[in-house]
Amino acid sequence: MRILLIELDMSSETPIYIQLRNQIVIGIAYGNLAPGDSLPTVRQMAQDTEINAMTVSKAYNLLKNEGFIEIDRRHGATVSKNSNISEEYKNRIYSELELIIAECKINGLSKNKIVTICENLYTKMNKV
Amino acid sequence: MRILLIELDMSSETPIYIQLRNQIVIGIAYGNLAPGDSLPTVRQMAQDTEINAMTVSKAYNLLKNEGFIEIDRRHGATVSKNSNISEEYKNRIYSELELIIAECKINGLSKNKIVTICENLYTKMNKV
Amino acid sequence: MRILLIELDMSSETPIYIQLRNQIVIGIAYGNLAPGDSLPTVRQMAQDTEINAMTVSKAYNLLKNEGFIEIDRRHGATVSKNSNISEEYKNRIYSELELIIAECKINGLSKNKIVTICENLYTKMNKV
Amino acid sequence: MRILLIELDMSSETPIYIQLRNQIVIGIAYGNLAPGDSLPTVRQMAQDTEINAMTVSKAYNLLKNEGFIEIDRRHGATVSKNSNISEEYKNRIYSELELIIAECKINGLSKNKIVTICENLYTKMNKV
DNA sequence: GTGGTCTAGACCACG
DNA sequence: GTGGTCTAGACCACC
Repeated sequence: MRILLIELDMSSETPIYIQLRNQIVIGIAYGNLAPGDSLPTVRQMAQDTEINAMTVSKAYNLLKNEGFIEIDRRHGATVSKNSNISEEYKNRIYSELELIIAECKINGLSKNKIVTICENLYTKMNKV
Repeated sequence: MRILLIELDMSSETPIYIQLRNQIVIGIAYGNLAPGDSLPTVRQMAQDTEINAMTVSKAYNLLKNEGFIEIDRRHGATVSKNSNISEEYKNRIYSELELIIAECKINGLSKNKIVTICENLYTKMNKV
Repeated sequence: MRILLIELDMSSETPIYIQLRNQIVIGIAYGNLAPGDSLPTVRQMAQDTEINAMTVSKAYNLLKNEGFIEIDRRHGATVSKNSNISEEYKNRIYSELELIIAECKINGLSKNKIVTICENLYTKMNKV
Repeated sequence: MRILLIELDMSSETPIYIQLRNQIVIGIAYGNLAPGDSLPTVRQMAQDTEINAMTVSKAYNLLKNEGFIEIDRRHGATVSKNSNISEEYKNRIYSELELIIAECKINGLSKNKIVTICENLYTKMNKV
C-alpha cells in the first residue's frame, strides 16, 4: 500500500488549505495517489494533520474545481481518471513557469541546468 | 530605449505588491531592465500604475531583500549587478518547480513538452 | 505571571517599529517572554502602546524575518523555540559590538569595566 | 604614517553621515587617528569618499557634538585629547550594549563567548 | 529631489 | 477571532 505523506508548515505564509492542496497534487504526480484511489475522509484527514475540518474541506473543494479529484456523496473523494485542462488553467501554469524561469535565469542558472532539474523531477514521479 | 511594461490585475487574489514584484522580476529576466538600470522612483511608479506609493515601496523593499535590486538613498532603486542566491531561496524555487511540474504531468503534458516550453521561455529572455 | 513592559519614545529618531522590535528582543532575553509564549495580538499591542496596528505588524514581521518569533495564522505570534543564526546576522552583531567597544575605549572605560558591564547585563537576563 | 580607511556602503540603510561618523570613531579607537591628529578637510574627505561635502560636514559636526573631535576654523578638525562623557551618552551606550547582549544571548552565545569577543576586540585596538 | 515612517480606517482571507 | 492588504495624505530624514 502506498502512503500519502502530508507536510504542513503552520508558520508559513501560504494558507494551510493551499499547502494541503499542493501536497495532494504532488502525491498524485508521484503516484502515491493513483487515479480512482480514495482520499481520506475530510474528518480523517483533519485528524491526521491536526487541522480544522473546514480547512480540509476547502482544499478538497478546490481540488474538485480544478478537476484533480471527484467528490461523490456515497464514496467520498477519489482521484480523477481523466483531466480536462481548461484554457484558463493552462495560462496560469504558463505564467507561473515564466516567473520561476525568470528567477532561475537572473540567479545565473543556465538553460541546461534548468532543463536537467525539470527532467529529474519529472522522472522521479512514477508512471501510473 | 527599453520599455518596462507593468500589468496589474486589481481584482486578482495576488496582492498588488507581489504582482508588481513579479512583473519587475520578469522585466529583469527579459532584459527590459538591465543590471545597473534605474527603476522608476517610488512615486513615479505609483503614478504610472495608479497604485499607492506605500504599495510600491513594499514591492521595492521585497525585491531589495531578495537581492534583485539595490536601493540607494541618493539615486533611488537600481537593478543588482551580482546576485547572491541563498540556500533557502534555492529550496523555495525547487519546491515551486516540483509543484508546477506535478501539475503539468497530471494534466498529461509529456516530459518533452515541458522541456520545450521551458527552453522557449528561457530563449525568449534576451541576453543583455 | 510575567509581564511584558513596552516603552516607546515617540520623539525619538529611532522608528517606532524598531523600538518595539528592540523592546521585544530585550523582553525575550530577560525571560519576560519565554520560547513558545504568545505575544499580544497585533491589535491588542497597538491598543496597549497607543500606536497604529500597521506599525505593530511591521515590527512583528521584522521579528519573524529575523527568526525571533513565528507568526501562525491561527494562534497569532509566538516566541521561536529554535534560533537559526545566519552568517550575515553574526557579522552585523560583530560590527555593532566593535563600534560600541570603540566608543567605550575612547571614553576611557578599561577592558575590565566593559567586561564587568557585559557580565552583569548577561546575568540579569534570567534563564527560563 | 598611519592610514585612515573609510568604507561606506551606499546601499545600506544606515545614513552615510552616520557610517562616516562610525568609521572615524573606530579609526580613533584603533589608533589610526591619535588624539591631536588632524582629520582630512571636509572637501578632501568628500573627494576621497566620493560623497557630498555637506554629508561630511554633518558627520564632523556630529563628532564634535559628541566630543570626539574639535573643530577649529584655523586648523580644521582634530581628534579630541580629553573626552568628557555625558550622562546621557552613557545611558545610550548602556542601552545599546543591553540590546546587543540580549540578541547574543537569545542566539545561544554563552557569557564566556561574549566576554571573549569583547576582550579580543578591545585588545586589537592599540593603546594610544 | 529621493525613500522612509506613521496614521486611521476600511476591507478581505484565513481558520 | 486572527493577521494581511491597501489607501490617502501627512511629515520627516537624507543628500
